[in-house]
Amino acid sequence: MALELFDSKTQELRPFTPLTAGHVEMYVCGPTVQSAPHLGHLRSALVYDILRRWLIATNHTVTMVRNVTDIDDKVLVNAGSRDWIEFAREVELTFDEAYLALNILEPTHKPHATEHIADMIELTKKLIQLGHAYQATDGSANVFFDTTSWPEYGELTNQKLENMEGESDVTFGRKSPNDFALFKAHKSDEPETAAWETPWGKARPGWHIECSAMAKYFLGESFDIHGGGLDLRFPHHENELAQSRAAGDQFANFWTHNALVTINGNKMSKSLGNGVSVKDLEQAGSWGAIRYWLSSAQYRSNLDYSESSIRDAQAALDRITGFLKRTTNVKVIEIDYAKLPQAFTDAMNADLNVPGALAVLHDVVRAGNTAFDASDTEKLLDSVEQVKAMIHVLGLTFVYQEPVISEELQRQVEELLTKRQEAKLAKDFALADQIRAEIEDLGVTLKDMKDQTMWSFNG
RNA sequence: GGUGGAGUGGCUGAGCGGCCCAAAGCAACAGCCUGCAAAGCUGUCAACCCACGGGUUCAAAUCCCGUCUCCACCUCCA
Repeated sequence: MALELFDSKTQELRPFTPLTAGHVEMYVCGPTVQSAPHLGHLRSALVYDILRRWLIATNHTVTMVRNVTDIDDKVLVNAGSRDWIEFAREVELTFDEAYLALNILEPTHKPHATEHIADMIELTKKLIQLGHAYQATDGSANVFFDTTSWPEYGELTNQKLENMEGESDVTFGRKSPNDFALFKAHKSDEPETAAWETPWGKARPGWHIECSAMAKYFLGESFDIHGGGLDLRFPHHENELAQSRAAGDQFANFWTHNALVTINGNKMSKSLGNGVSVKDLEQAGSWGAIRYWLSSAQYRSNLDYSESSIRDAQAALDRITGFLKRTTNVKVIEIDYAKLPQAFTDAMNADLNVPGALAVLHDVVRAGNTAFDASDTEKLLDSVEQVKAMIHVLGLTFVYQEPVISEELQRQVEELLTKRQEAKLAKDFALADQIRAEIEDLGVTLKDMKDQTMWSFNG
């Protein structure tokens, strides 16, 4: 079975075939850098990271674009009296740090909206020329997309114009309540630096035109997959689609939307102010646990955050980590995706059923532990190879990175272990336990085996 | 008003016509192992048949109809 993806435009599972065999181009809506990331942003980035890794594991090269919206109403507002550009970069950095910590691969391209103003102007000019956009009727530099000129408007979200609520008033020189801004005229209370010279006057781009312009710049008139959070489906993605198609481009072949992170059943969002931030999380568990938890529901299912969620994920992850730690002497020369269990592959191909894939991972870990206890080196090697291939696909690789152990610590622990062994042989268990406590205080976990004691550094 | 989605064990969460007397993880209990632990393994625990009521089918958690509850979106949001 080959990969099937749920296309949210056609609302069905479709076999995924790249437009160019062996190569996949994807565009993912990145954040508006208005405030620090919360779990919802991380989930979105993670979903597409796993999709990308899976495509790579199944012999595709992938070009991935994830934009940064660095000019926007909220960026200007939240910057307050500060330089908004500096503010936006600072927020962007907090996203980058979180992505890095979560082991999310760098996108191929990470364009900023402010770097592509000229492309947006070009696209807007074209839309005006084709009769799908117009300069504001009030003579300002506002430019709007003319939704009434595009009969397919609403095709992505299966809506009809007459059922949409739209702007309650026709304002800023709009012709119709559903028309949306391609460019917004400079406002006197906004910094001069937040406006660019355009054929229509000083203005800054609207949100939707950015993605259309940048997708075209990097991926051309058509590409394979467009991704983003479910809450961006409308209006953002609907508008992107309308702009690009009205300008004559095919645009995305597949539309994917990840479901949201909820808390107590309600959407986690910046506007509701109920976001669980990266800072909150650092207390709750390791980054590995957070990544694991964010992977633990299929991407189209809501994922509800609770107090115990990260703790449970940590425990589940520790099983995998524990297996890899106790088998560090089993050398796997290189990751071989051919070793992936069929059940794992099937799960991933079924619209990225990561929870199903994790179930397979745990099955193999158990089999590996059994082989370990039975000293069945052949089966153990199989298991280790499979586990390592799977965690590469899932991006959980950092769980087994060997911590750096200083020679000093090494010597210290071994010395104490010898003493403890002597105490045990002398049946002085009180002393043995005391030494164990001393060793554990060094951040080391002991595992007594049949004829030796293994230890690992927690750091 | 419109458009989508969801309701599965104590918790998280897969399954979406037969392999389901429902995966996996967490939590809980017991056994093995251990000087005792930890880790690991094994078993148990578990879903009054998968919100409720009808129906289709040889066969339904899975399809259809109705009801209830919840969530998201309808121009700020990943």
